[in-house]
Amino acid sequence: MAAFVDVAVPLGVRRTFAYSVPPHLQSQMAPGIRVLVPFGRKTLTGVVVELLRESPTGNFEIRAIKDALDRLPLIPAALVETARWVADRYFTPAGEILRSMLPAGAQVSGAERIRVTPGTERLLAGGLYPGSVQRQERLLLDTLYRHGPLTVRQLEKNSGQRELNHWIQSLVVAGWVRIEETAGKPRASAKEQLGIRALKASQETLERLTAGQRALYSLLEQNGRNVPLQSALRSAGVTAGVAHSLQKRGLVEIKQIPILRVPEELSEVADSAVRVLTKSQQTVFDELRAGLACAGARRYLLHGVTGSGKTEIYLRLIGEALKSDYTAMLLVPEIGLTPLLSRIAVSHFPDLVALLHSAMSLGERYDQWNRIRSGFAPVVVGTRSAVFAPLENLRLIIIDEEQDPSYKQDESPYYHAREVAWHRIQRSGGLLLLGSATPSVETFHAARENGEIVYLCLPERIHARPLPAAVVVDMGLEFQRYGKQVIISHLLGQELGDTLSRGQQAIVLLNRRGYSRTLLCRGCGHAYTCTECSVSMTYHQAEQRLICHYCGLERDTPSTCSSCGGEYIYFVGAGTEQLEETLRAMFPGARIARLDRDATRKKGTLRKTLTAFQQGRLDILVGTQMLAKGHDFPNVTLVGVIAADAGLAFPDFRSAERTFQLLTQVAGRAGRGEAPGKVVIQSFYPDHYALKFARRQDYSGFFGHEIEFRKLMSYPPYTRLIQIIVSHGAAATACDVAEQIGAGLKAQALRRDFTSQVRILGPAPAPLEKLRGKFRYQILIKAKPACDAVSLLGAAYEELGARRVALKHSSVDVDPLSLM
DNA sequence: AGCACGCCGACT
DNA sequence: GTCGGCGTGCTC
Repeated sequence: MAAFVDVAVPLGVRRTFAYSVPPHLQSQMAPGIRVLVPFGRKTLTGVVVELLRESPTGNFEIRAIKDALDRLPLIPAALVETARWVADRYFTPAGEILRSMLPAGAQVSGAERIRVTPGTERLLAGGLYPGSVQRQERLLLDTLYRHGPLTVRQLEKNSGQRELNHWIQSLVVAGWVRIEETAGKPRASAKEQLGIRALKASQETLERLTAGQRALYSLLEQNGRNVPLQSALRSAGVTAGVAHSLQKRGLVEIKQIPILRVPEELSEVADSAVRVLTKSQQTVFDELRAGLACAGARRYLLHGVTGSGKTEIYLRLIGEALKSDYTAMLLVPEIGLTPLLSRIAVSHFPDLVALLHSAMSLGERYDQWNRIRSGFAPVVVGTRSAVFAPLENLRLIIIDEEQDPSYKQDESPYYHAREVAWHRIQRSGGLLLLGSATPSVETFHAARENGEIVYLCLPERIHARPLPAAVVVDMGLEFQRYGKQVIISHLLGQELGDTLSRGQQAIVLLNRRGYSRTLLCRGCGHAYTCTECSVSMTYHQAEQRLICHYCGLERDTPSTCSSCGGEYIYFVGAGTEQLEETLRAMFPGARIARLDRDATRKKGTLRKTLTAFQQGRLDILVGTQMLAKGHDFPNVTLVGVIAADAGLAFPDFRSAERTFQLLTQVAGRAGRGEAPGKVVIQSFYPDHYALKFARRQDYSGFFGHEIEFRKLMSYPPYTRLIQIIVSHGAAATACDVAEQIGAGLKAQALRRDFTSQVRILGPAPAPLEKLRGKFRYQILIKAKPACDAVSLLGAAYEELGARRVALKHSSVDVDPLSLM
């Protein structure tokens, strides 16, 4: 029994709100129940996060919840707790986290509709108006009379008026109109349709059936289960009449069945054959199985190169969890397509897997979510936000490619799925398994140097296939030797030719979209930067225009320099479009396709291209990092990397790590089949350690070097970062607000005697000084890992808010992945 | 996030 | 004179 509750509303407010509970709803209140609450002049769906015994005190008048939408908590209590933890840890609104825990579209927004009272309606029908109404009010009454009950918004649209609340209010007070509550309709809901199922029948009844009836019946009998009537009729090639006559004879049953909108991937069958584990796989698996059976929570890192057989271990471990009636979760990176691993998992545990991908439709996600919540799907496979899936009895979370940046949400609500997963496992007990060929520096550090994570390793590729041999081509020398700016080095050209003549395939990676990075005037050196962002605009051949990759702004390509009028404007820095063009010119007979965000904009193109390449209908695949991920092309024996140092130019402490990971990943695409692979890496800085170690696929060498850099520069994992960006259309305002926040933080750190724990850097212009027309200033908090810098931030923000500092222009990213 | 309140420019 | 631009504050 709770007379008061704390409710999180789905807004960008880092605060919960207290409400009173009418007596008839009190017994029902529990964390995780959705409630309809009055909020300002609107009605919102909130989630109860806490039961309160007494009325909270404060400078506000408490209001009562309007209704409870659930009898039992829609969000399990443990997840509500997780939401609060995430909100706290990431300085982010709890309501937004709770919203991402619900299937999109399950949110009900209570709608208020305005209707004229019956008495008024009679007057209006007689062409009369109630006395003393003003012109504005007449207009509203007319509109309502003509259209029937309308929401405020509809009324605005239909009457062509704005700011109606005042007038509505006065009409209500005078009693001419009434406001009625409607619960509103959730945007997604369960779908039902007619299903048909075969019943038992004797042999002689069957013999007397017509051909059509027999076709339908045997189809249904083979299936055995309820199938959608329409699809059964279609595949049997009969009409509904046939089904009805079968029903009359008692041979089939037709009834309403809930239809699951099944994501296409769930019905695909991938190769899910159980393989015998190698010796090292077995050792690893045994240890993990033992860990799963232990009480308490454990974290493991499974470090294994591509093709070392991590998948087998994942599947068996999920099987183990299921055997003991536990539920399990497998997280995969967010890439354009459902990764192979999801499809394998789905095929391996038919009917037990729910899929939660970002690309699924609203309805599909709603149905998958309900399968999880109701306990029908004990295995969840999905991307980042699937970490919030309402599994109960959870004992196992596997995160594949744990270093992948898509596990961190980089807009509000900020969170890292890896951290959320660990929090969930710590609460429920069980095992968090992080898998990777190139673990993130943080994870590897926690495993090798801290002992917080148990380190497991799968050293060799299955069938002991050798790793591809890699060479780095110094493009500086190449330039000296051949004189002109070349995209494809002599060596890579030769290797490509050889590969093609052997009938094998090649991948050429260039992590830069478009035709050329920018245009430059030869006369005056004028570069074409975006007017809204502080970056250069990329030239795209297809559109023949300059496009900003950050804000999307386009402009015509100048024929003469807009600064000096010079006629010699040239392309700087080749992109994938130009690379493709060059390759086509070099190898006229070769079948070449390009894979990047521009080429795959049309739905289905990505899959089509990948399939064509897989089936050997293409010789060379050109593209961005998109093609580095998760695909198995057995006939690829050559991987070329153009401008391997492109990523190193970013002013970001993780750029070496990113480059190393990308190179290692894409190099792993070569030689996955019988024939050995080769990798050619082109760079102007062949001596950079990220390239040197990637060439040898030497992870620990890279880590040893990188961790020293992080230590020296006080970057993660030695320091926790909090990045505050203040952005505003006026540079002075942005700077001013940033100064105030910086000062507030420093004052707070002094007051709390935190000065030995945290360093507050800035404000300074952010690396991306201007973005989408807004100037950006950055404040960076560097804190010792054990220090609670978020609470410092909270206290500072509270004080700054009280002093009317415009905090809404700032955004806070706790543990940012990049400092751009 | 909406949505109201409040303070400065271009119009009947 | 007013209509209306968006800058700022509030929602239990």
